[in-house]
Amino acid sequence: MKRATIGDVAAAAGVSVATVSRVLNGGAVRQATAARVWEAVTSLDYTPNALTKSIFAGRSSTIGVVIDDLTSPFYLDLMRGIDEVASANGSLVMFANTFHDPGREVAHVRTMDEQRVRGLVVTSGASTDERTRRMAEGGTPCVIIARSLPQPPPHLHSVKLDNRAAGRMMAEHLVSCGRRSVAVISSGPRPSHTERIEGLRRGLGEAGLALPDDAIASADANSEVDEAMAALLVRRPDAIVCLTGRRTVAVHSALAARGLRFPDDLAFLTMDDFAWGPALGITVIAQPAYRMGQRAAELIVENPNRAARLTFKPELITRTSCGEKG
Amino acid sequence: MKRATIGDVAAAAGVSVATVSRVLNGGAVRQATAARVWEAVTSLDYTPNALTKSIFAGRSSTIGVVIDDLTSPFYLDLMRGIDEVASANGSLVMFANTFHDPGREVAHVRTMDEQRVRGLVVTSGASTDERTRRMAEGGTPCVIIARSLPQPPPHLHSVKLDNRAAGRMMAEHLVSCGRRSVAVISSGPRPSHTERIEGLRRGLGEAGLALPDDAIASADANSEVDEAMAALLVRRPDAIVCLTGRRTVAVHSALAARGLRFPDDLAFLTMDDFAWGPALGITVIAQPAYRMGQRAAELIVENPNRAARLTFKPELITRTSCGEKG
DNA sequence: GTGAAAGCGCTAACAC
DNA sequence: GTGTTAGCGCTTTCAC
Repeated sequence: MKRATIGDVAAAAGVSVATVSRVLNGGAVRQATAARVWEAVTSLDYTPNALTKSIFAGRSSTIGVVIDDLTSPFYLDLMRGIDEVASANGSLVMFANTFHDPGREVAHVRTMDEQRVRGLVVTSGASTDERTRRMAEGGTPCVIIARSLPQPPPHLHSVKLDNRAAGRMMAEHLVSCGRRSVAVISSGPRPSHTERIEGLRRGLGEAGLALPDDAIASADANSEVDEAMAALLVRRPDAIVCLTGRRTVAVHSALAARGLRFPDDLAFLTMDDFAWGPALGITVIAQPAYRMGQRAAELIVENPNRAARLTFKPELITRTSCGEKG
Repeated sequence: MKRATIGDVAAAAGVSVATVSRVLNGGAVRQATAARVWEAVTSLDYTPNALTKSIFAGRSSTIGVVIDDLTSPFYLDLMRGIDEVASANGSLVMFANTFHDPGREVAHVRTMDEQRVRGLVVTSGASTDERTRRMAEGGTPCVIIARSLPQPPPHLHSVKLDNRAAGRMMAEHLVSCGRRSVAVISSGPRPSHTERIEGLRRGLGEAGLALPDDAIASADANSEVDEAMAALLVRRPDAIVCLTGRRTVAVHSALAARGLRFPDDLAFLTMDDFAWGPALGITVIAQPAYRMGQRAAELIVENPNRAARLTFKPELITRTSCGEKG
């Protein structure tokens, strides 16, 4: 009933634990001896304890991921990218959701540190920066995702979207579709959203269009979207921009509930591509989330000395929701 | 640069390691001593090594999840349910995707075993059963998800949907919507699909309707859906049933590409609810995936002696894609 | 080639 | 209360 240890195997094979360790990890052992050891391994159903192994290495082989919320399409794809690289490197991924709760976030990052993860990917707020920075200095590669740090600490890698470019891209596309009055909905005051708005405003400005502050609403939760939408619609905009894929469904629903149709009543442009995008004809600005996840995991695996600052370009995926011309 | 150990803390505080361990884990220590220890902990930035701790416990506090593919809506919700319970219990979750590759699956389950996970949730094929069974016998609670085992091994918990009920529910709903010729698309020969088909066939049978074998097609990948659909459509069905949420988008697209509209040209009924369901008016048979994930994690946390066999009831979420009346 | 023995960072008796 | 000491399961010198 009890698990066999390396000592049990050694006893069964009539050798020392050192020898067993050698055949398991590829040291120089005579053919015949190795055979006896493998026999014992099999008959005892021995499974090495990775935890104990990690004591010597100083750290585990697991990659830690602390994410806002798996439900968001961006994070989901990011996760898949991380998983792919981890899997190819024999690493497992350990993850935890923060649900935007700073307390949870700090706790999870701490736990990851205690687990001596091989590296850490954090996508959440700024509350973890202190510890993350120390972890990085201590030799655990850490990569910050999707966040713009004013002055990024050395050692901390970062992977992000060029948010200003995304905003500008939105402006240019809407202008090219003949829209002149844009309303924006975001999900709380995140730095990435601020940058997207900056880009949007600049792009609009170049076309002689303004983006006044009251054309921007915010909804921290899906339940707040309807109210925010109502506030925006009194301005009679001809285009709605949703700054995050996390709110696409809710914004779409709020509009649909009012009987508004795309692109006739309103142009609709949102962030992050999603599976139903083509079917619904919704034009999006896509982030290469999967690629970003892969690169993040690669940074952990490769652990370069110099802090990497990776910025990815957004991509416009044109469909029909903005009244695109043929 | 090097990490502080419990010994470093002890030295800095002028106490023994045992005392440090006590203040960290809540033993009886004098107030003043504890204060000195905490001071040392802080100044040395000491973070206990969870790996080493787990050696004593015999296992880690992490819950392992080996899943087919995070992309599927069912598995995603399942995962969120698991995460919720794990998080509430101070556990982290470690996961790996198999992408339906038996080789990957075996390797991942093995790795989880080596990691001495507190418990394991497996959603994949049968290739892991041997090892999983041994793990369970060895005291690691294992729960099999969404799979019907002919004769489930003792010790292995299982959490599944009542697939026959789901099939019957589909039949009854379509019949009540006046449909008489049903075509079915599945994703490969999974036991759960077989059961759903059985239920569907029985339900249809009670209404005097048949479900011949050539009204059932299979698509192992999204890329095969279009061809499978073409084969089904020659029978001129008045209803299409999709047996898995993983194929909903592809099936919907294949139909839409042919200019077929719901519910006028065809009824459309699929498995697993999804965010865009309401917007698209697609009627679904939902699995309580989140709840199932919670229960699976609870089984691991509680680790009951008797193997649990949990079966969940599907739920019909009526919208408009089947031509529902009023 | 192989074994004995010293640790890895920590907990848990057991003394004082 | 606090320290000493013996492990937990494993890797890794260092002899032989």
